[in-house]
Amino acid sequence: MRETGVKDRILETASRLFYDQGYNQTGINQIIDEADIARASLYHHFPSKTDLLLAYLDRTHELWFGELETYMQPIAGARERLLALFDFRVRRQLKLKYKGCHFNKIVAETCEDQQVFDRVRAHKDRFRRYIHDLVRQTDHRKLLDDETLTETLFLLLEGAIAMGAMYRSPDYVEKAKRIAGSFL
Amino acid sequence: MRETGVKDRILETASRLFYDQGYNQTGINQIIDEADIARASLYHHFPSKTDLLLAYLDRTHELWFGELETYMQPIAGARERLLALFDFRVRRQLKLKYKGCHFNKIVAETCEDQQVFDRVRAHKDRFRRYIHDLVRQTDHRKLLDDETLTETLFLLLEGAIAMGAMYRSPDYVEKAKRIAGSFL
DNA sequence: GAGTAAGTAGACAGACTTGTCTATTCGGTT
DNA sequence: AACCGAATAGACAAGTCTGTCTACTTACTC
Repeated sequence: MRETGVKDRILETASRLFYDQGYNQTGINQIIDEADIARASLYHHFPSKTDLLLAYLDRTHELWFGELETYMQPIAGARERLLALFDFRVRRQLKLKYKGCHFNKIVAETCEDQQVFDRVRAHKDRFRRYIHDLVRQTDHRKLLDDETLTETLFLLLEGAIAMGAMYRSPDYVEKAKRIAGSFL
Repeated sequence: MRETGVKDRILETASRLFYDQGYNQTGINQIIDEADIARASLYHHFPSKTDLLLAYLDRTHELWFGELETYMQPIAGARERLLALFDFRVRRQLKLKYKGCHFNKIVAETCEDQQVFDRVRAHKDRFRRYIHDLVRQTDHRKLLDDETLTETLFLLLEGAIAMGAMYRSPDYVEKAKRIAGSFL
C-alpha cells in the first residue's frame, strides 16, 4: 500500500469500505486506520465525509466504464456486445461478492443529497446511452423498437443486479441474459 | 397517535423513520421522541434495534401484500391484473415519495445478516409466485414460456422501481408496463 | 387487597462519531 | 538558507449511539 500516494490510498480505502460495509457504517477513524495515514491528511484532501463520498462516486464511475471498455474491447459485433454486458456484470458480481450496484447502495442510504443524485443519474444515463448505441447498430428481431429494446435491456439488468444482491447469486443476471437473447 | 397501543406506536414510528431516513440514520432516541413513549417501553417490546428491524420487515411484508390484495380485488382478468401490478407500484411510489423498495433499501445498508436475508427473500419469492400464478392463468402471446415471462415481468418491475428511486419519477414503472403489455 | 405486567421519567455507562487544533517533521523549490 | 506544502501524531470538543438501570405509577387480575 505504501507505494501509492496518500490521497489515492485514502480514496481506495474509503471506496472499499463504503461498498463493503456501507457509507454510514464506515467511520472516518476506520478509514484513517486502514489507509494508514494521519487524520489531518484525510481532512487536508477531503474537507468532509461528504466530499469523500462524492469523490468515491466519481472514482467508481470512472473505474466502471474503464473496466467496461477493457472487457468489451475484444468482443466483435453489436449483438455479441449487448450479450457480453450481462457477462461483464456477472464477472463483477463475482469479484464484488454480489453486493449490488455501488450507486444504488448509496442512493438507498443517503437522504436527498442533490450532488449525489446528479452523479448517480449521470452514471445510469451514460450506461443507458451505451446500450442504446449498441442497439442501434444491431439488426435485431424488431419485436420492439430501438428505444423500447434499450429500456428493456437496461431494466432487466438493473433488476437482475438488485436481485443478485438479495440472493447473493448470479442466477438472475444469467436469466436476464437469456431473456435478452430472445429479443435480439 | 395516543389511541393506539404502545408497541404499535413504536413499530409504526420506527417503520416510517427507517424507510424515510434509513435504518442506520435513525437512532433509538428519535424513535422514542417521535413515538412519545418511554425508553424502557421500547426495550421492553424490542430488546435490541435488530429486533425492531426484523419486526419492521415482517410488518412491511404483511402490509405490502395486504394492500396488494385490496388493490387487485376489483380487477378482473389475469392479463389486466398483471398490468395492474405496475399501476399498484406507481401508486405506491407516489405515496412513498419514490424512495424505492423497503427490502432493497435494508439489504443495501445492513451487512450480511441472515435473518434479514431470509425475510427479504421470502418477500421477493412470494411476489414472484404471485406473478407466476397470474401468468399461468393468461393465454399470453407465447413469445416467452410461462417461467420466462414471469421472470421478465419480475425483473422489469424490480429494475423500474430501483430507477424510480434514483430519478424520483414514475416514468420507469410506466415504461416497464408498456413493455410488459407487448408480451401479454 | 396483594400481585403482576406495562407503562413513565430520567440518569448513566461506554463507546463511537465528525471535525478542529497544536506541534512537529520531511522534502522540495526558490 | 528560507520558505512552503504535505505529511505525521495525537489531544480534544461536542455530540450521538445503543443499551442498562433505578425508582415510580397505573391498571388489571386473582
